[in-house]
Amino acid sequence: MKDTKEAALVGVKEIARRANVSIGTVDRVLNNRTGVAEKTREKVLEIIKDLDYQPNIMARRLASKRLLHLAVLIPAASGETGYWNAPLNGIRQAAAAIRDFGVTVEIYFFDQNDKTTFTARANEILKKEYQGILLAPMFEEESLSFTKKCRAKKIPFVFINSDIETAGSLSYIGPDLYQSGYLAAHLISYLVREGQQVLIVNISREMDLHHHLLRKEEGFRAYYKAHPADIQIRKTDIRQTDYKSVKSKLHKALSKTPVDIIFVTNSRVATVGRYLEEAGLAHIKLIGYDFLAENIDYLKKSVIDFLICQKPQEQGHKGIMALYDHLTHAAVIERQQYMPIDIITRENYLNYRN
Amino acid sequence: MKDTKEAALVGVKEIARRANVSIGTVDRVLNNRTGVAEKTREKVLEIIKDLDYQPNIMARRLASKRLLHLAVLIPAASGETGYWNAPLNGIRQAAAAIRDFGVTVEIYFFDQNDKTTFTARANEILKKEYQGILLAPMFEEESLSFTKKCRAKKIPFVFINSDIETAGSLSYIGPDLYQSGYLAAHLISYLVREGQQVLIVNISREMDLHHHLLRKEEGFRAYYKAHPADIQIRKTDIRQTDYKSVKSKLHKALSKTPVDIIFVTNSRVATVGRYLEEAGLAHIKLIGYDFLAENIDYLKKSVIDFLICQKPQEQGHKGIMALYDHLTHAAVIERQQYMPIDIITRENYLNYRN
DNA sequence: CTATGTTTCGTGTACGTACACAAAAATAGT
DNA sequence: ACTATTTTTGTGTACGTACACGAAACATAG
Repeated sequence: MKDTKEAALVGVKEIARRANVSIGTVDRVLNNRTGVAEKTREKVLEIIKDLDYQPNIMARRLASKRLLHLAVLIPAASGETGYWNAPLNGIRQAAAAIRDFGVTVEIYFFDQNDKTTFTARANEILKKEYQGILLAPMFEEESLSFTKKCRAKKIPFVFINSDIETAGSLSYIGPDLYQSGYLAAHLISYLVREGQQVLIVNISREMDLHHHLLRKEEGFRAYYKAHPADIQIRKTDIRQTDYKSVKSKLHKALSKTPVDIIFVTNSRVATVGRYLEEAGLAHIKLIGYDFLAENIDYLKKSVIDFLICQKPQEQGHKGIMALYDHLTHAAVIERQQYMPIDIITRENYLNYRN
Repeated sequence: MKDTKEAALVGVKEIARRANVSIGTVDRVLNNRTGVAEKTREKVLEIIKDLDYQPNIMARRLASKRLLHLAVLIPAASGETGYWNAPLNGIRQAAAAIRDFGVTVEIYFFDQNDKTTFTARANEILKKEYQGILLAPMFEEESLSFTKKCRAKKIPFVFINSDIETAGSLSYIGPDLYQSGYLAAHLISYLVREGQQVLIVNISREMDLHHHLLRKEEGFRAYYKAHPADIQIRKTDIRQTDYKSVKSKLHKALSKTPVDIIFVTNSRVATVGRYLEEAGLAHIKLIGYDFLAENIDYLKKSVIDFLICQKPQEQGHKGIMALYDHLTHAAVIERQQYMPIDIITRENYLNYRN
């Protein structure tokens, strides 16, 4: 019982020989260039099909000096959160993988807290002639303005991390926010006992990022609508991301009524973890987002119970590859590519890969 | 703020020019062939380092007619469980990806329930001249005998799915059994209440596969040794894998004393799920292994609560790639590559990828 | 100093495809 | 029938590397 797959290792030469034409003609047929008699074209095409000919990508790239230039527009990894390092790594990795195929990838960083930098970088990109763009459309209005210009110039673009469905992107690659909130609720349903208190915590400065979090909250609440339970759900919004602000806000929220479980809707969960630890409240169950070093610390210490993570690195990787496949093989790309929703605990984080 | 990485697009020609030698000499240095004066070699090497020269894989493969033949020895996907389809897919995928790089992959299937077929296929492989072998060493004795011959012939081999540490494999790529059992115990600790009953179920026919399951059980018990809890843990071994046998065995086990949670140590969890459903015992929590269609069915129906999965497809993929990287780039391969331990629920299975 | 061997180096061709240019064939115009 | 023009086809060179072969440089012995 063996599984052989003899790939016919023939090239244009063999095709030319069988068709009694020169390789030049075969080449014209293959790349459907003009200047081939209809009869000849048909004969060649038939032989190509007969032989199940697959052009040699190596030789093709070697001989073709056509280059593909891609641009990337993402937030710079800030000191406050290193989240964007992960997608960046994925992007770099993909870029390295297709470098030999004649693809260049240039990365532009904007400041997550400053919309004007987004627009500035976007304009720089438009000035140069890129054939494809990968971007994180954090700011809705600015992103729409930018992508509109891209569409006018017929430059395909791919969204990562967050989506704007109406923008006409080639694809969206990123988390399924609603579903991940739903999952969080399910996990919590296992942690919680009757009559206990759940606190949802949104920590975010920029208003635009906020709807990102709200979407998760929606999913979260939808779960309990579908599975009614005898628990109390409260929530608190924290608009200052520094530790002191978070601390005082949390203190206030927790002193009002006791809380048994906290659900942090983004990667800032470590900040909450720090507070719980310092306040001697580590018995409060904690669940949040993203495989960041600081979060893993608290996971190890059993302050955080679960982390939900959606392969940020792979998002970057897939984003670049989607553009590449589209632009070179004219491949059909799925409009929405949701990443897996990974559950990380202190038992499996060691084996986790972004 | 831009991130440019101008990969010097220079080749041997440029190196030759700068070093005042011919490309032939550069070639000799690059492939450290003999016949180049020490002084010249040093000069060329320095320029190579200076330019951070990266050979063009395309051109290299095109010019080199050297082929790489790999063999794969894995169980055939049986009717009883389609598990091995997943690794097979990964293997095929990897094979397709490196086909253009001059790699052929031939797959040999053996019968999981018949050791002699393993040996027979293994001997076929040894007759041909493969440069690398990927195998699932299901049967310890037979595998050791086979790999000993491989070592004698200096053929590197990689294990997937299960490991034999003493065999001298290039790498092991597969699950961390102990740790996944440990994780299962942790998950169950969230599901269980004080004083409840947990039942461990091992379903397996072949004795050799059994230690596979025992390893998970070890991890499971280790968790409760580290985190003592007021629960009862019992276990039952089922040596007949058909539904009727499982059913009667389970019936007996459950009638003795009530059970609140069942942990099935392999992918046969659907069989248990079917029984629980039919017996009207769906309230019993159920946790088991592997992303198989039949398991997902019961996950959807809330009969199964969690599935643990270790990316079987990726195991196959990485296995082939490990051999490839080792044999072509002389890359250093990690001896043990544990796969992520993924937790699958009805909220995230849709986005899961093996 | 020649003859011979050995080490070191340069040149040419090949891999399979792309593309520019030239050659040939077919068609049109007078 | 003979250009002029267009369509169709063939040939050559290039891409960056591998490798075989032979030339040049150097060393050794007689």
